[in-house]
Amino acid sequence: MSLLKELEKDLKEIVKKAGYEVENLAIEPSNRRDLGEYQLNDAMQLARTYHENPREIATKIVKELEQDDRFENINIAGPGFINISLSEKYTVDFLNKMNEDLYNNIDKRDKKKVILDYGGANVAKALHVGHLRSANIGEAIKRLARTLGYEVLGDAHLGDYGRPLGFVVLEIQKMYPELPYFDPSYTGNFEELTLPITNADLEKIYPLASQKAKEDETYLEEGRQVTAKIQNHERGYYDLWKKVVEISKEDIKQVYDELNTEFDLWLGESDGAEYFEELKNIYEEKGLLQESQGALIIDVSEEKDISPMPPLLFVKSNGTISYETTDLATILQRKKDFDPDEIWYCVDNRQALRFEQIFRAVRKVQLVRDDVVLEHIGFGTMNGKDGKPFKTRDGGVMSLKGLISLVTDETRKRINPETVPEEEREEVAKKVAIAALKYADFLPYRETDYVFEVEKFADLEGKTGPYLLYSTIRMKSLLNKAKEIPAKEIKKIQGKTEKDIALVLLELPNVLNKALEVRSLNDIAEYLFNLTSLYNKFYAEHKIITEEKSELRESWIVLTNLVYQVNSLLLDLLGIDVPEKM
RNA sequence: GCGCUCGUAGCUCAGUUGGAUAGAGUGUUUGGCUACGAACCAAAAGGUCAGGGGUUCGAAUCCCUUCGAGCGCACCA
Repeated sequence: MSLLKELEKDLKEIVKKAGYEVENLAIEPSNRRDLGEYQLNDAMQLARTYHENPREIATKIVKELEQDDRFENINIAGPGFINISLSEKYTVDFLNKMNEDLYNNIDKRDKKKVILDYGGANVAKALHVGHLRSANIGEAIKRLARTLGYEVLGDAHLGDYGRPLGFVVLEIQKMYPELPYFDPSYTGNFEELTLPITNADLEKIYPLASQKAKEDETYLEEGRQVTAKIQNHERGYYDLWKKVVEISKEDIKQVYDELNTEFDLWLGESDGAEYFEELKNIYEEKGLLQESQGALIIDVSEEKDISPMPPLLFVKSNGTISYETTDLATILQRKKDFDPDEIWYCVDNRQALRFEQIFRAVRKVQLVRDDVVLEHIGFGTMNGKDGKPFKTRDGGVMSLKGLISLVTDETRKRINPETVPEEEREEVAKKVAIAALKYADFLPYRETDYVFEVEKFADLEGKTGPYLLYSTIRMKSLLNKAKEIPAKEIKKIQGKTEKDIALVLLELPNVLNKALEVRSLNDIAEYLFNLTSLYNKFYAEHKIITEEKSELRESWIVLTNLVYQVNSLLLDLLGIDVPEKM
C-alpha cells in the first residue's frame, strides 16, 4: 500500500475518533499554500449530515490531529477548512522509503483480464494523423493498467475486411491480370509467390480503386463479387487478399514501432468474421433478426430511450455483413479464445452510438456474461483551425509518417553535436520528435476535440515532450557525475522547493489511480511537467555536486535520483523513450 | 428536427464527484551562462470562466434558459 493511502486511512481513523464517519477521505494539496500544505474539507460536508456547526466539527478533528506528530501547523480557516502540513521527519522518512522501492508506493488493483482494442489501422491505407490518438492513448492505458496490476492484451484489430479490400484486389487484377492468383489452372503454392507490389503501391491503389467504384457501376459490381470471393475463401482471391494484408501489416507495424506502440495481438476484423455463422445462429434462435428493407436488423431500442435508437444493421441488403456485425463476431471470438473480464475500445468519440448499439446487442443474447464490462473509451477529434476534422491545405489527410518526419526535421536541428555522436543523431532526433508528438497529444483531456496544428507538435520548448526528455537526461547526467559521492538517503529537507517536490512525489499513487479511473493521460502528462519544472527550479537554485555540506549534498543527490526514477517510470508509461543524450 | 459534446487569458489547453485569491504553456516586455547540459531558470503584464436566471455557507463546476460551435442519427468501415 502506498504511503499516501496509509495516510488517508489514518486520517479517516482520526476523524472517527473525533466522532464522525467519512466515506472517502482524500487528502488534497491546498490551493492556499500560505495556510498549509494540505486541506481537509470534510468538516463542511459532515456539518450537513450531522447537523452541527462546521467550525465546531473542525475544532474537534483538529484536537485529534494535534495528537499525531506527523502533522504540524494545523489550523482552521473560513467556514471550516482544516489546513495541515507534514512534519519534516515524516517527509524525509517517506522520501527514503519511496527511494528504496518505488513500485511499492503504487497501489495495485485486483487482477483482471482486459482486452484493449486500439490503433484503428486499415489494411492498404496509410495511417494518418487521426490514428495518432488511438495509438497513443490505447498504448498508455495498456501500460498504466498493467502497472496497476491488470492483465491487458492489446489488439490491433486491423481493418482488413469488407469492400475496400475487394476493390484493392480487383484493381490488382486489372493491373496484373497475368498473376497466378487469377489463373484457375494454377496449382502451385500461393504463399511462395512474391508480389510485384509494395506497400507504397497499395496506398495508391486504394484511393484509385475507390474512386473508380464511385464513378463506374460495372466496376462497383465487379468489386462486390471479388469481395464475396474473398469472404468465401475462394482460392486465388483469398490468397491474394492474404498477401495484401501481409504487405500492409509490415508497414503498419513499422509506424507503430516508431510510436512505441506494441500490440500483443494482430488480429483483424476478418478473424472475427469467421464466427459469423455461429453468431447468426445465436441471434436467429432467439428470434431477434428482423427483415427490413431487404436487410437483416436487430432492434436495440429500449423504453427508456429519450431519442430514437436506430436498429443494428446485421446483414446489409446486398448480403454482406456490416461493421457492427464483425464487431459482435469479434466479441464472440474473444470470449472463446481469451475469456476476458473486460473489453475496452479506444476509438474516436464519433462512434459512440455504434458502440451503444453493439453493447446492447451483446446483452440481448448474453454473448458474454453480464458481468463482463464492455467499454468504449472514446476520444476527441483532431480538428483543423476551422473547427472541422483536420485536412491538409490541398484537402487531403496528413499521413502519420509525414507528420513524424516533419517534426523530426525540427528536432534534428537542435541535437547537441558535442554530446551525440553523428551516427546516433538521426535516431535521437526521431525519439525526440516522437516525444514531442506523443506528449502534445496527451495534454488535452481525452474527450476534448482539439485543434491540430503542426506548430504545436513541432514546439520544443516549454510544456513539451523535449522539455521532459532534456530535463530527465540532465538528471541522469548529474547522477553519473555524482557516482563517486556516497549518497544513500535523504537526511534533510530544508528549502521550500525541496518540500514542494516531496509533496508532489507523495501524490504519485493518486495520480495514477485517477488516470486509470477516468482513462485519460492528461493528469499524468501534467504531473510530469509539474514535477520536472519544480525539479528544474531546484536545480537552478543549488549547485548540487559541489555543495559543501555533505548532509545537503547527499540529500540532494538522492532526491535527484528519486525524481529521475519517477520521470523514467511515467515517461515509459506514456510510451515515450528517453535517449541517452540529446 | 432529435440526441451527444463543448464555449475559460491574444493563441493552444488544464481545472467540471461544488471549496478559499481561476492555472499552465506559448506569445509580448525584462533579467540570468567563466555554471552539475540555457531545449533551462526568474519576473511583469494579460480574465464579465459565452450571456441571463436559479439552487447554498460556497458555483467555471449542479439545474433552467438564450446565443454560438462541433459531432452523431441502419447498407463506408
